[in-house]
Amino acid sequence: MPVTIRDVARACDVHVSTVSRTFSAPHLVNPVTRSRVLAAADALGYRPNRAARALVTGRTHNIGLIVADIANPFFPPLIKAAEGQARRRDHHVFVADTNEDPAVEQELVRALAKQVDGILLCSPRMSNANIERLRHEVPLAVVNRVIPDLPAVLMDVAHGARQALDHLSALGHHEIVYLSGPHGSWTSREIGTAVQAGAREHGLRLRVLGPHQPTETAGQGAAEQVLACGATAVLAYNDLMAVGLLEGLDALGVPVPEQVSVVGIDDIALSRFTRPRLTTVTMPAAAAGTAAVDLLLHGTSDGASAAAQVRLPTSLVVRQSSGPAAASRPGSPRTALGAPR
Amino acid sequence: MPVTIRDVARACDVHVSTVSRTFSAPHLVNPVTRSRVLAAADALGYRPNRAARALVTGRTHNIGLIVADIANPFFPPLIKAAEGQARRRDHHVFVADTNEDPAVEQELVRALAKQVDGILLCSPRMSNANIERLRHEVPLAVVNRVIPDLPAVLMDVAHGARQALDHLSALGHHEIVYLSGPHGSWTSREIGTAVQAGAREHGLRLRVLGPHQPTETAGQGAAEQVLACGATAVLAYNDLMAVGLLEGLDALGVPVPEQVSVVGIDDIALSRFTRPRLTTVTMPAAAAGTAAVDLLLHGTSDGASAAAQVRLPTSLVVRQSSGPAAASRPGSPRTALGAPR
DNA sequence: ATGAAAGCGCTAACAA
DNA sequence: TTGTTAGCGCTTTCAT
Repeated sequence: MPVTIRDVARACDVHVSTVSRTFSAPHLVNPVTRSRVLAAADALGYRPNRAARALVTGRTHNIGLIVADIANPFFPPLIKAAEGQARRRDHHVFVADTNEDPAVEQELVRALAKQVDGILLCSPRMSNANIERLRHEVPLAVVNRVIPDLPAVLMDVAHGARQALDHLSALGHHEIVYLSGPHGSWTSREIGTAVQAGAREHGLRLRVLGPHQPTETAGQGAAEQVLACGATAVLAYNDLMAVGLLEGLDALGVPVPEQVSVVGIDDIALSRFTRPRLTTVTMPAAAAGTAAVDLLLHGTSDGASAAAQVRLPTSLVVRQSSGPAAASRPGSPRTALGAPR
Repeated sequence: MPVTIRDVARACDVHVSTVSRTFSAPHLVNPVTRSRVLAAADALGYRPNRAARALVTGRTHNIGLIVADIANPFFPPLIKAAEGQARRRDHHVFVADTNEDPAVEQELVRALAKQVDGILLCSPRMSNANIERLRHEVPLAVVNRVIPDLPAVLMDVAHGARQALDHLSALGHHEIVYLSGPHGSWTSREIGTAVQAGAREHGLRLRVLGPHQPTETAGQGAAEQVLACGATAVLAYNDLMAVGLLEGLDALGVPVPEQVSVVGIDDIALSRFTRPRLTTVTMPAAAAGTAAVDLLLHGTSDGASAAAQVRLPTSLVVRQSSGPAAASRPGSPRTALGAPR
C-alpha cells in the first residue's frame, strides 16, 4: 500500500538511486529526468520514509524535548518556540513530560535516544552524574542547568531575583521568606544564592522554606508558615506557587500587599490576571527554546566551540502584589521587627 | 561507536537473530542463553534501535499529537494524559503545534505520517475534506470533531453550554451574547447550536459575536461590543476569552457580575484564580487524552467496531462571575429590555 | 548523468 | 532452541 522509491522508479523507468537523488541531491540529476521523477512521485503520492533514511544517514531529523511538567505554564512557550525553530531547521520535536520524576527523566532519555539527533533537557531534576552518563548515549543540551562541557541555555534568574530583593528592601521590608522550589532544580539554587547574598548586603532577615513542588497547592499550603515567620514579604520559586500563596493568604484574611508582599518568578500569562496582579520576574522562555534548538543542532551562527553557553536576561516586573512594608503592628507575630544593622 | 545487535551477538557467541529474539520475543530463547545475551548487552550498553525495528515491523511505536496551540492551557492536561497513556502502552508522543493554522496542520500530518503509527488531531481546524484525504496516508483519530467513520473523542460541550444558558436564564438574564470561537472549530459550532436552542426555549434574546481567535486579547477586545449590545450576560467560547473579557470589562469600569455576568468554557486552572472567580464549564481534557490514545491504538477494551466514538460529559461549575441580572437601568443602551413572550 | 550493488540495524520466515 | 537468509526503504560509493 505505501508507495516507495521503487514504485516511483518503475513508473518513470529510472533506477531507484535516481529517484533517491531527486529528493536528497536534486542538483545531481538531469532537470528533465528530475521533473519526470517528480511528476511520477506526485502522481503516485510518494512520500519519503524518514525512518528509512535515518537508518542509513544516521540523522533522524528529530529532536527530543524533556520537561518536568508540560502543564506548568512556564514550559509551553518554551516548547512552542523550540518546535517552531526546529521546524525551521527541518526537524520535528518529541515532547515528553517526566512528572517531576528524575527516574522517568532518565528512562525517557534512553527511550528517545535512538530516534532523535539530540535531546533538550529543560530544567532537569536528574543528578549531574546521571546527565554525564547519558550524554554518551545521545547528544544533549540543557536549559537552566550547568554541566561541564555541555551546551546550555541559562536564564539569568539570579539577576531577576536580586532585583526582586532590592525592590522589596527599598519598600522597607526586613523580614523576607524565600519559598524554594523542587529538589534538584538549578534555578531554585540560583535564586537561593542570589537572594541570600542580597539579604546580607541589605541587612535583611531571610528565611528559606522548602523544598517545595512548584505548584499552586504548595504555595497555598505555605501561607500559614509564612505568617508564622512574621515575614512581610515573600519571594516564591515560581508564579504558580506565588499564585497559590495569594489564595492561601486571602483565605486567611491577609491583605496583599498591605500586610504581606508577594513576588513570583516566571511571568506566566496567569500572573497578569490575578488580583492583585502579580509582581514577578520575567523569564525568556521562548528565546530559550529557540536558542536551545540552535545549540543542539549546533551552529547558532558561528561554528562555536564545543560547549556553547547562552545566557539570557531576566528582569523584575512590578505589578500590584508588592508594596511598602506594613509598620510593625501589635498582634503581628513578631512584636519587634528590629531592623538589623 | 553505537553498539548494535551484532556486537552483542559476537560478544556472547550467538547469532544476531538470537539477540534479536532476546529482546522482541524472550520466551523463544533458552533462559540460559537469554541471560548471557542480556549480560553482554548490558555490559556493552546496547540499546535496541527502534527506528531500524520500525523499518521492518512497520510499527514505530510513536504517535503524533497535533494541537492548535500548545500555549492554550486547555491542551496541556490533554497532552500530558495522552503521553502518559501512550507510555503505558509503550509508545512515545510527538507533539506539534499548528499556531491555529489549517495549512500547517496538514503539512504536519504529512511530515509525521511515516514516523508514527497514527495521529491524534485535537480540535482540528482543517476542513473535513482535508481530513478525509489525509486519513489514507496515516491512521487518524480526532478529538472534538466528527468525521464519518473516524474514531473520535467528543466532549459533550453542548450539554455544558446548555446548562450555562439555563443557569443564566434562571438568574433572570434576557439579553445574552455568545462570543464564538475560531472558524472551523466543531466545539464552537456545537456551543452555538446548543445555545441557540436554549435561547429559543427560554425566550431569551441571543446575539452571536465572532468568529474570534480563542485568546485573552480577543475577549478583551470584545468588551465594548458586548456592552453595546446591551447584554447582561456573556458566554465565551473558552476561558481564555472569558478572562480577557473580564479584563476588558474591568477596564471599562463594569462590575462583574453585578452589571454583566461572564461564563467561560474549559475550566482551565487559571479560572479559579481570577477575581471574580470564573463560572465555567468543565471539560474532561485529561480523560479525552487517555481515551484518544486508546482509540488510536485501538482496542479501548472490547474489539470495538471500526469507528469507535467516545463521548465525555461536561458540566457547569458556578463560581463568582455569574449573578442575578441587573434590573433594567436608565443609561443602559436598551431602555426597555422587554422580556419576550 | 545514471546504474549497480552494498548495507544501515533489525526482524521474520524457514531450516536445521 | 538456534542459525540462515532475505529484506524493510533508503542512501551512497563506485562504475559506467
